[in-house]
Amino acid sequence: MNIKDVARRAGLPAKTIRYYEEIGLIRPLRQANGYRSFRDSDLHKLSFIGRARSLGFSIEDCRTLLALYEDKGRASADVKALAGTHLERISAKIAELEAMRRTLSGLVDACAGDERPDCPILTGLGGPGCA
Amino acid sequence: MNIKDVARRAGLPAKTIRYYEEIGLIRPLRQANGYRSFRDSDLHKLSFIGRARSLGFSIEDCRTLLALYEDKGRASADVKALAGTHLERISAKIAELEAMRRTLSGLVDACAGDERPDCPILTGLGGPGCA
DNA sequence: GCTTGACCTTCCAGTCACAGGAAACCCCAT
DNA sequence: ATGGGGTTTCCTGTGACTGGAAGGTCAAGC
Repeated sequence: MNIKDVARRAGLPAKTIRYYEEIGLIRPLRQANGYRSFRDSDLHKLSFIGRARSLGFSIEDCRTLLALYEDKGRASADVKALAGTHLERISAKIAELEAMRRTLSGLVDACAGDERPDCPILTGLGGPGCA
Repeated sequence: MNIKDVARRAGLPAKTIRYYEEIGLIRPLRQANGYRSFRDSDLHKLSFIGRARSLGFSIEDCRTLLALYEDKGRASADVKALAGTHLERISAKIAELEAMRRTLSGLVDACAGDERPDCPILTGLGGPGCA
């Protein structure tokens, strides 16, 4: 399988797959002409990485998850701990964004949005005690 | 005012303030010895930028907001439009993170988290239709 | 056999908003 | 004179790619 095929099947850009090889997440074989040759196992790993990435796991998390995935003697507690930590990061980020949204939403609602210069948004940013 | 003073008062690292000068957000004066000399107006701008950044506005948004802030003939509609667009970006990001959290939370809940290798999290990432 | 076009390769630069650190200069107090 | 803090510039690194240039490879069509 050449890179474009595996890219299509894994749902990842070819550039990204080359990058994943560069950082050692996958190790595809090479054909005589220098082209990368992807096995089913490579495709499988790439799909795994793609799903983990879409859940927001970092590349280093993906590396660990892949290692656990391939370690048949792993303890599910290790996986759960990693995922749990990530879940907390996600929740913290959501809380942060929601705080932003509340503040900003209040400012936007207070702004007339017409041709006049008076603007509570700018006043809020300029004055103290905004965020 | 030297950089450390303005940094403390604006609540920003000195490094960040130098960076803001480098990209042209602020233009502090210089003393004879080459030290930056910050006026009250510089401090004011830096505080403004700090608040805007804490609401998630990009540096380029901040540049635009600063320009609007200083343009006494602005239309508040312009400010509101910019803030509204950003508000939508925030909401979209929150929705994305909440989708992640739902999926991941389901997987984590299904995982026993003991010393055995069976793990729905890895199965979910390995199989299809996860995220 | 030759061209065309789609594929593939490597390498380099850019993204965003800084942070870390090195080397050197400046100023004040002891 | 020395020490310690402040300041300056410059360079590199971050995460996870993305875009593009320059060039090699392959199969089809004429």
